[in-house]
Amino acid sequence: MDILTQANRLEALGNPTRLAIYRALVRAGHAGTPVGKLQDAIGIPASTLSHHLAKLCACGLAGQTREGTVLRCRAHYDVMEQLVAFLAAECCADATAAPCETSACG
Amino acid sequence: MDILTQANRLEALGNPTRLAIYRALVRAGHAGTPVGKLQDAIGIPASTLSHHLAKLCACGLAGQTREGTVLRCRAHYDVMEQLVAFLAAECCADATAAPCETSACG
DNA sequence: AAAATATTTCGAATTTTCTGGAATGATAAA
DNA sequence: TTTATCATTCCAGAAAATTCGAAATATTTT
Repeated sequence: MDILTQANRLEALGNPTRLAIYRALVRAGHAGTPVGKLQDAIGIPASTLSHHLAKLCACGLAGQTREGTVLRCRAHYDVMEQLVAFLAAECCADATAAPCETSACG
Repeated sequence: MDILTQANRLEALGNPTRLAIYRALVRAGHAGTPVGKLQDAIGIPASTLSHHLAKLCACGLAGQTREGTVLRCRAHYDVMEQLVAFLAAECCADATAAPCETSACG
């Protein structure tokens, strides 16, 4: 439940291109999708896509497994669910965690 | 439900300092908190804080109302709930919206 | 081992973000 | 109207993100 970890994930999804990539992974379901097909779908240069995928993987939101010459990418749903749970628990109206202790709550 | 709008909000929360600011706003509840108290709580220069608050307000996640010389800041819970709903609906395992239409789903 | 395919890493330019001191603007009190 | 307080805007430097062609790496096929 590290805040910096969650911030890193939010930042990863905050880039419109990466959000599009991540959504394509989600639509691909548990089977995932090869990098090449992602490239066709999103329409950006391979090197750019690779950088974005690296960021999504580094923050835990996605993973890759090699299948021959192809790299299959998958969304890590459990990590996204963690993130959503974090937002719901600590950033919404009825936030229960991290109760007010500072002078900022006056 | 504009994707760019949601990406903008995710980006806003993706900065650790801004996430801390936003969480302080949430902890302050519906009453909100003045900029000055936020500054005491977070411990950053006024101009830096002001920039971050401006970004949170610009993307809709927060708002400000003047009370005399004081500016009171509040989290916009409905906007955050929209964002969480977006993530749950389009970025999680059982995503129903935006069904697979592209070649990226093979 | 050479060729073909898939993808990453390198290198470098461009753009954007982040930061904070100084100046300015807004409001209230004396 | 002067003074004081609160907060933003201006300005500019430093750091980081974004982009993508070219070169390199990984794997399979012939």
